[in-house]
Amino acid sequence: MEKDRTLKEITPKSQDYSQWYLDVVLKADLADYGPVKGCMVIKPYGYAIWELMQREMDRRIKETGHVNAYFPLFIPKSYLEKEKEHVEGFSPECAWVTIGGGEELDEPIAVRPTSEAIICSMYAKWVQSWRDLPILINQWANVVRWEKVTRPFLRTTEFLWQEGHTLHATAEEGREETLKMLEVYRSFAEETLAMPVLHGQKSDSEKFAGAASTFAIEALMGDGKALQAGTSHDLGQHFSEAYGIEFLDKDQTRKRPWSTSWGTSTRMLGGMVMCHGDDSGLVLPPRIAPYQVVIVPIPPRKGSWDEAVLPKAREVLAALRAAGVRVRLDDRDQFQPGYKYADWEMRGVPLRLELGPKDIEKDQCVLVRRDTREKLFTPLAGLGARVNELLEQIQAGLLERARAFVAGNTTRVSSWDEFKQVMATKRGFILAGWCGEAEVEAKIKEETKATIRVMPMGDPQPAPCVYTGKPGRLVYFAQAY
RNA sequence: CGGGAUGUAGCGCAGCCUGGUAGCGCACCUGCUUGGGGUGCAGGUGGUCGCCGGUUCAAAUCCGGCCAUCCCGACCA
Repeated sequence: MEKDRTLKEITPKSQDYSQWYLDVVLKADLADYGPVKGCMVIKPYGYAIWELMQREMDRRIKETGHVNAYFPLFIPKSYLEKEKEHVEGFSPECAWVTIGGGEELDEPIAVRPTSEAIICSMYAKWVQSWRDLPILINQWANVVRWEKVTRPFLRTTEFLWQEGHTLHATAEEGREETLKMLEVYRSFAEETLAMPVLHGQKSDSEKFAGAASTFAIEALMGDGKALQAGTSHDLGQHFSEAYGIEFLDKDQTRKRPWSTSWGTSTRMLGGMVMCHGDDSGLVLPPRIAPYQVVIVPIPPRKGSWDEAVLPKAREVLAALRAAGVRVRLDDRDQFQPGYKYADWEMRGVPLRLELGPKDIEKDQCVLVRRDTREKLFTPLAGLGARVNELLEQIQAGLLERARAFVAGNTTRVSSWDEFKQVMATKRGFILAGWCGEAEVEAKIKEETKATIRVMPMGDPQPAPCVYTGKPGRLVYFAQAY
């Protein structure tokens, strides 16, 4: 539309949601395209956010009794082939290494699309006795999946993630672990990213290749499509059978352990961007904002900016640091204040602190909230405590706002016409009955693009199938990313 | 892989119909200016016009082929 769009202007969110998303990712300095299709460069600002997410997720994973380790990037073809469903699910999207050191390899090596195969093979050597269980290992790694359609963060050829792989003596323990990690993901999404999610079990058609059952958290994006933000799989004994993992139990019989795996990736970062961002760019929840506060000093009309304002700004910087706030002083004198406002808004910094000669006279500063754009004239005395209080309010406010959006875009429908109507207009989550047949699920997808995102936890709520009218249970539908 | 569109400076685009010195905005560089919401002015750097071939005195422009990207399908935990 507009010819003279500058680099920093962002497509309105309501006008073209996917273009808006790409604008934010590229212009807010999160990422750039690499030379290989679908391979993304995560730039320093994006990586700083990822590191904060990582730190918090890692804390939660360790708090639930897990430890970190690292397994190889390369997986021999024969290892991958041991679990039939697993290889069928992943083989088409594997990158294969067939030449090494200039010579054709005897056996192709896959670049890991996920690490069940290599990790279970190692576990087979490590486990002998019930005393070796449980094994509760997590790894932070990169994986490669050769996707046909890619989008920065949401679906990339290579991505960063954590994947947990556990072994347990009993089915109950395995199931308990699966649900425990689902809860870790749910609470991380809501408490750290301020991103509300549905959680529940996947239908068979959406299950992980080789799993007994898959659980997931699903977030709702601004265009009414759902994003799977984390999965936790109860693998049953499928993998311990396939990889020959056995242990001698207390009752002196040989048994197969039960295994689980669970993962979250850089996709969560993309989800967070879509969840909170607005027409000015990113809006970061304070807990994962690399800078929670940016100080923009205002130069005096006449005289030296160094003498009048900067020393005070440095004092404020030190005070906020001492209060545990991640803060940056933007003292670049080649940019004007207005430019800096727009710049940091685009990068989603939760609070901007303006400090000029007028403020210094009154011993105050101006705080501006990124989420509400509210201006707050704040005394410099007790600033650290006030800022921390505001950051918590912003964190809570973002979650509340996002919850209201999900609530307003979740529709309980009882007729097929209504279902189609909702999918044709506002989309979002649809709560409707389903008879449990995969064929019906496929038909619904064919006609509306909606798939079952999750079956809610707890006892199934009976409801007639929205498509066939047969007896069924309530499940959540949505069009997926 | 099927349907549609687009490839011209780092980004966004005009020029093509009607062939004749490759342009504009942003970004970038220099200088001054300005500074509480993207300052203003002046000067400047940067492009084998996606690739290959054809027509022509002459091709960004016309013709043919190829390649790439995007959208809609298909495919995809």
